Amino acid sequence: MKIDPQSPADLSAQIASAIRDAIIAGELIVDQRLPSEAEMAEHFDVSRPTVREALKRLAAQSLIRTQRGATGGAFVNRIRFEEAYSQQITTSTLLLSMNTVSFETACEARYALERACAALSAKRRTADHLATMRAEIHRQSQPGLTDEAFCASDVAFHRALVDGAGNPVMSYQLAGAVEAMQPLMNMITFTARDRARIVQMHGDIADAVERRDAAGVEAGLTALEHETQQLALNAIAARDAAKEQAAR
Amino acid sequence: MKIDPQSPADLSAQIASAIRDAIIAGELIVDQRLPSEAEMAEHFDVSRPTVREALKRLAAQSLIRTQRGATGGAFVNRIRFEEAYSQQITTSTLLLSMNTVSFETACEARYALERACAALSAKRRTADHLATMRAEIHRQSQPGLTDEAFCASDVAFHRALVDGAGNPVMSYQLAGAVEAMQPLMNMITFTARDRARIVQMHGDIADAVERRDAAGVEAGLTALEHETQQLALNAIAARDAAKEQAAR
DNA sequence: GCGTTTTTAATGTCAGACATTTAAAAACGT
DNA sequence: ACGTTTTTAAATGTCTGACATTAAAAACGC
Repeated sequence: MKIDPQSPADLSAQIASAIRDAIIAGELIVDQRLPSEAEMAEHFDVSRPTVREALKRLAAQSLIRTQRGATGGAFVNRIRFEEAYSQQITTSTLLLSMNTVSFETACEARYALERACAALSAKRRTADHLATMRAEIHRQSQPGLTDEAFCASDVAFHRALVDGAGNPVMSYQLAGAVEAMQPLMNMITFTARDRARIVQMHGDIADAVERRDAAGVEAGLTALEHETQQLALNAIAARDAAKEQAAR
Repeated sequence: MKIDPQSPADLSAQIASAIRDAIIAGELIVDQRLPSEAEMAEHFDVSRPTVREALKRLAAQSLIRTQRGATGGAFVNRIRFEEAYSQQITTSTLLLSMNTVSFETACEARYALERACAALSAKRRTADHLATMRAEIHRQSQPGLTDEAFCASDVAFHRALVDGAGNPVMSYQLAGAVEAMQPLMNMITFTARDRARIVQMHGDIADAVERRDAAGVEAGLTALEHETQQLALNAIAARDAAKEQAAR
């Protein structure tokens, strides 16, 4: 592992890259201890703070973990799905909020991917998944629920559907798509009638999942996608109207 | 923004979290300049190196970028899809290689998600996407191609298919699923007959995409999934047989 | 008014020190 | 000899202060 002191790039970034590449290439295996900061500083011919900055970069990506004490140091981290989830959600959320991705595009992607889980979820869902879906539907029909709580329950419902597929890789991929939409969904004001329609659709989907009817789940998701797109259009129209009113 | 000096967590991690939360909450908007390192050090009552470690963590996630010089500093970064791609690929690759996810599970997820793009891609693909797919098919049929090059071309083919859907969010989500599989695919040795079959299937998919036949694309992907699963089973069997041979 | 030079404010890097944590080694008492 | 306590050592975490480098703005000269 070598770095180029003449490169315009930060030394800490170069060191981080070198270590990252070694981990990805499998030269450093899980739970293996990296050399101490002092040793690395000597190896790369930089100071300890520079090495530390590099290590912090890797820690931010959950590639390593550090431990203090006599037998401490930096260790290659076995990245878990849960850690990866939260990173993916952070990134996806920012992508959606910063990149002027239209609600329409995000919504289309979300439901298309979710439909990809439909067949597997219909086949493999356990009683637990179904119970979670029913419980969230029940929560959504409670009056007096805030819009945020309604959206959160919506996310929980969809996660149960996705998890029902019994494929952790799909759950990981979908977590970003579903949860990142939440801030966008929160801009929508749900009337009582909107909620009733959504609860009805969720019920239809749960029914289809219960009788292991893949086509029914897909159809239900498609209907829900149209409903969501329509609500978003109304919300945007209402917002624009309010803006115009304010401009007078 | 406050931190707790008594907390067992690293100060730099706490500071990074505080800034990250502010960015996600929209309190800091894109291209806004953060206070200088010295100012932040004073604000949080820590030293400059500690602040720097926090900033490096955020830089590793592409949440901020730094600029040197008189008008320099740390700025909230508009995260681009390309940066997010590479991060997602890194994370996905490590997840697959470290978490004892079976080839079967990863492959199932990949093709399920890819089928989610089929209908959209059949509808929206441009001549460019189709040309890329044809070009990659042609490359794959060249004799003397290494297995790595064959896999790389395979990835390029599938990316063209996914990009054909014209939905950047889906392209982003799928990049991880497709590219992260490459190291796993590279463990397979493709015989000439295997390659011929795959090229044939790619041709079928491209044909379906050309005539905008969504069901045809889905069927082609399903066939390809079965073929891939079968090849992997053979590869694993061959490996295990070799192991047993060596054990004697 | 334009090109050049100087200033300045910021990040990037270094050196050395001390604080804190943790586990292992050593010392100790029974 | 064994179990407990104390000491020690090695590592990360943090601080201070300094200097190097960069790039834009200000000052200057023509």
